[in-house]
Amino acid sequence: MISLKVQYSVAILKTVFHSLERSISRAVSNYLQTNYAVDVPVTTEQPKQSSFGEMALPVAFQLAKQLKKAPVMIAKELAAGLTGQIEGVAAFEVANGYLNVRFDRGWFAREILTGNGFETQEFSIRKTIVEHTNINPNKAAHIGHLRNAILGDTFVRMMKAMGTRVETQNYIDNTGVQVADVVAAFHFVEKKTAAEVAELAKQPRFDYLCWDLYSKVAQMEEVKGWRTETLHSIESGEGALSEMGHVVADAIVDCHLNTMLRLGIQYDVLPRESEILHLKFWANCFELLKEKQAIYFETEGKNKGCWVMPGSAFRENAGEEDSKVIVRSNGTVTYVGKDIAYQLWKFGLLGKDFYYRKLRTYPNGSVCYVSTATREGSERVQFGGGTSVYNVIDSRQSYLQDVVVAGLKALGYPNQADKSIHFSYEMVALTPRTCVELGIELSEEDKAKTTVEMSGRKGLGVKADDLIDQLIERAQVEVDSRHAEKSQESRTKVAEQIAVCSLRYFLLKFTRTSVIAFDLQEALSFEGETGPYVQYAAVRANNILRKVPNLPDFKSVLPEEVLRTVLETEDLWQLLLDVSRLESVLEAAVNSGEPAALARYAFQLAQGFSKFYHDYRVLDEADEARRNVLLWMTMHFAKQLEKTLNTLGIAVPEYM
RNA sequence: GCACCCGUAGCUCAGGUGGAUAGAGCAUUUGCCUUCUAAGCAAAGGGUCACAGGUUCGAGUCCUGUCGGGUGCACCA
Repeated sequence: MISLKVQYSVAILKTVFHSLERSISRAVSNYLQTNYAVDVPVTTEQPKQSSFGEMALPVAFQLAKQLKKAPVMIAKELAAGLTGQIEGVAAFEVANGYLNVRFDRGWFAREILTGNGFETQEFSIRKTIVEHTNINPNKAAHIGHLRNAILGDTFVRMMKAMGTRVETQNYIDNTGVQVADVVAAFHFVEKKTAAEVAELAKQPRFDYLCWDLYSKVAQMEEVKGWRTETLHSIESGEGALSEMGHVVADAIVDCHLNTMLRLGIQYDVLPRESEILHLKFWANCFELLKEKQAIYFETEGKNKGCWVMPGSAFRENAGEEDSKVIVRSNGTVTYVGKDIAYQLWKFGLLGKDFYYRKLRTYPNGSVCYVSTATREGSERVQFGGGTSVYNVIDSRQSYLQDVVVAGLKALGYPNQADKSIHFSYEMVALTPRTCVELGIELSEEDKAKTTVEMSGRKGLGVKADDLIDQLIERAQVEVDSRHAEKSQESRTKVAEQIAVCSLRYFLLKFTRTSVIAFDLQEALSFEGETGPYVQYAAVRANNILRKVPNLPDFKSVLPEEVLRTVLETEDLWQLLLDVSRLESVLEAAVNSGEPAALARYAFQLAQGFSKFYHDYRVLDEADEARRNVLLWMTMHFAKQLEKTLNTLGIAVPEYM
């Protein structure tokens, strides 16, 4: 086993707060064992009010019945017995049956300052795979796709910050009906040749052109017949239509990668459906499914002539009618079948692999690979074979995801089935007001609704690049008016950073189960609970630090006593405490799979600092020791917030 | 019909494994720029946590039911 120890320059995890939390619950647990002979898990929580102390333990409530004593009594005994026993704890207090803990503020701050509480995180060789974005390569990306990509990308960043090895995949369905429809539009409606389409595909906004074309053709009567003919050609991999399919899909994928890169989103590998077909991934999977009797050949009823998975495999109380067709009566495989094969590959269970070639090198030097069908020109790189897999897919597809998981289980891979996680989220819909602003005509039915669902078919949606452009434009106005002295290039860079931040924060602040009612005016706001508000706090902190040419050596000028004295001031202490909670918050956010928790934490930090900034004039502080504490806190805050923002995929601008 | 998600302030949303007086932003009203940047800070009003039962020392949180809203339930992906 190879075990890599990686020391980050930015220290990670297991910080002072974290270890103090653990040592307290361990001490309480030990005390209970030796003095009461009881073994209960000791949980800690954050008190509702800061005046109760830094940490609260409701353990006395849990024990009241078992020990036949009033909670208050138990808590008092615990407090008496534990006082002076734990380093870093100044006092225990009892209130309403709670055992409240007061930290030794001087010790705590000093510990952070000297970095004593830090441990390095060990990298494991286990790999986690996250699949996200997965946009059909037939039109421009819209904000619904952005929610997927930003959610996935942020979750990847969060896991990486925790020391997890992550591989990011973006599945490309380049042989599906959606691509076929656009190809049909070019061929049958626009009467273009493959060469002509290739020429068109060179324009930067080819995805916009296809957006319009797709919504046009999708609503035409004749599309069904065209689609069948086109799909046939694409699947066989031969003929002009197939060639055109590749031209369209490749060009659109390129557009999507560009759009995502604007938001700092990158991929390690793009597995494509065309390779899944050509390399006959399905054939292997089909044999496995038959062998394990996960599917059976239906001889009667509506599914006669198909290979189906019984409904009982993925649904309770399922009847005959709940069976899911995996192979159609004409012998072709359905999406779910292909997805089971793909899922097997992700876990390294298929016994087949793609070939890969370099698709592009990102500005930061990392490379994005794409699957290819032949060995020639391919590179020796390894993808797939993960121990856990996250599929970032919206909640509307949960039924299909259940079928895929059932397939894994039926094939005898219950562990992998458990580790195949549908990272689901609710859709992004538009408010009727926003539709009106965008000049979208609404039906009477839609006007009455609170939200309107987007639809690529109808061309109804907010394009990602349009929104990013609007955000940049808006940020540019602000930046220009505030910093006329800076160069145009520099101002544009800042405006872009603000725009990206604004968008990412906007899509991250909602929890995954919440339907986002996208309101353009709200999304374009830079005030209140927005990304730019958070960035602004970081920039202000940096502004203070920048004005001190030589920062003192805090370790030597800030002994424990000085820190303790200054941190007697409640709001200063609270800010320090909040700032030191990052790792706990990050861990909880990863475990619950909720990036919103980290985003909101960033906002809370910014709020805390904004108040600090207003209440304390760091640079004007006359008392030198106090000034040093304030300076150190500013620096510590700036570092922690920047770390948080980077994990969210957000940069801190030089100025705002 | 069945399954999943949602219902908390006028609006948009937070409220880890049940815990102390239910929070934030927006909007409204009102203060604060000779100041480390006002993309900011402070204050006020605004709540039967959809409803009804249950579980227990304790329920916005867990269970059941009802009522609203959304989304799925193809030989489409």
